[in-house]
Amino acid sequence: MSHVLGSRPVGVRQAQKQKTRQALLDAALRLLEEQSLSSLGLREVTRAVGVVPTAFYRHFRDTAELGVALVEEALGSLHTTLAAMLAATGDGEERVAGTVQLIASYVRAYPAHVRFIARERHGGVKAVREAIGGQLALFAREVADRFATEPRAAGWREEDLLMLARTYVDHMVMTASALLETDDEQQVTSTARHQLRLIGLGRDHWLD
Amino acid sequence: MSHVLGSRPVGVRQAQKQKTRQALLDAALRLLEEQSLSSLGLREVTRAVGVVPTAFYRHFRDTAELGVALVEEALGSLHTTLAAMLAATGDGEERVAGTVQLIASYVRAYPAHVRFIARERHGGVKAVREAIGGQLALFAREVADRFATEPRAAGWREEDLLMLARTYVDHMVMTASALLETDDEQQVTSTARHQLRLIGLGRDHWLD
DNA sequence: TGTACATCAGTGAACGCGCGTTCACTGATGTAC
DNA sequence: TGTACATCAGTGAACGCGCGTTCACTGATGTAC
Repeated sequence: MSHVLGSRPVGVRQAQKQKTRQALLDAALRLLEEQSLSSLGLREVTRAVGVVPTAFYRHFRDTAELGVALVEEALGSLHTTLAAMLAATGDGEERVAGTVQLIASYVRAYPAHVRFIARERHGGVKAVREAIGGQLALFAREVADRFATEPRAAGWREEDLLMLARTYVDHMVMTASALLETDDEQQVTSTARHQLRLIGLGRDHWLD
Repeated sequence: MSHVLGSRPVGVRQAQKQKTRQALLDAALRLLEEQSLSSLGLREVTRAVGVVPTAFYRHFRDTAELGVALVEEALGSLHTTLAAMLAATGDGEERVAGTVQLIASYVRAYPAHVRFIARERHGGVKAVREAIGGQLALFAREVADRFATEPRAAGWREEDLLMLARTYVDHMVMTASALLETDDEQQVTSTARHQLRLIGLGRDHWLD
């Protein structure tokens, strides 16, 4: 009998299973850089990992279920970054620049995750689209709640704060995927900064 | 010998070929409502049309080439709508509402085209991503050029006008795909109107 | 601690199926005279 | 206008291949006593 303090793997067997599962997720994410989830084959993934095709079923019912797990992995790792980004969000020039830099470094750190989210947000697999949409709605809620605590939000209607938050979240996703596709990072970050400034100005005069 | 005034089909044979080609495009567009281009099969498409698989090669090298043709079809039909939308773009409440209504009616008129563009904009087929990106960049240019002729643009830098135009184009695409996915059209159009108002306010104070 | 049994992650063979692509073809349409 | 030949959109058979899924299995890990 083993007593491990860590919560997840309660034994050697479970630990090994987790490891294989993670290897499947990693391999899938890599393969998805050049194709969509709806054309990802179960055999491709297991081949890349080096296990037999049927081993796949010990972890996921099908590739759609694996996709949903990838959404959680990708947007879970974003929650921590989001907190930092929120602390920096504002419309002072240097805060705007800081926000865009945070987005850029997130894209550099997790390019495959970002690509996956951008690609499957409107992709061909319904369960995955819904998982992403749900997560992004949660992000917007978080941002709106944060805004509500700030003095600048005085006089704002609840639903307008949520609209504003959605605008920021959408802008973040758009900028992230633009960074992935461009070979001119300066141009994209510059546009992103100007767009944030535009939104910030609108925000300042919302109650006029 | 036949003398037809219309420019495209110069004979019965060419006309029939065009008809088959269009049938392939239509069938593909329908099939792509439930999957991505990278998983669309050539046999699926020909089966839906009722021709033999090899007939496909008379029109397209592969499904990626068909995808590029679909981009032209989808965004070609948008150019006319865009002109109307530009005439209505502004930040007066009723102009904003008019713009959003134009987007909504475009989505109702061509839902499959809109879905295709949203899905493949970041999809798994490079040639198609590039075709869509190129078309959207062209739209942004058109919008920027139009803005440049308006008195409101006085004092704006060329590149800031392009940034503004890009913001409007991105917002249009985002709203269109949100309309496709929601079952609460009122909520989406309301958010879109508020976002346009936000952008309009930022625009008004850009030079402050 | 040692033993006997249960669990279950990963194996390996087998299946039927639809895929993309090749090739030689057919017959209606187009062209030359 | 009529005839003889060329073109070429769509046909139909055939191919090798990788797919998802089934099933009975093995052997290391876990559990009970």
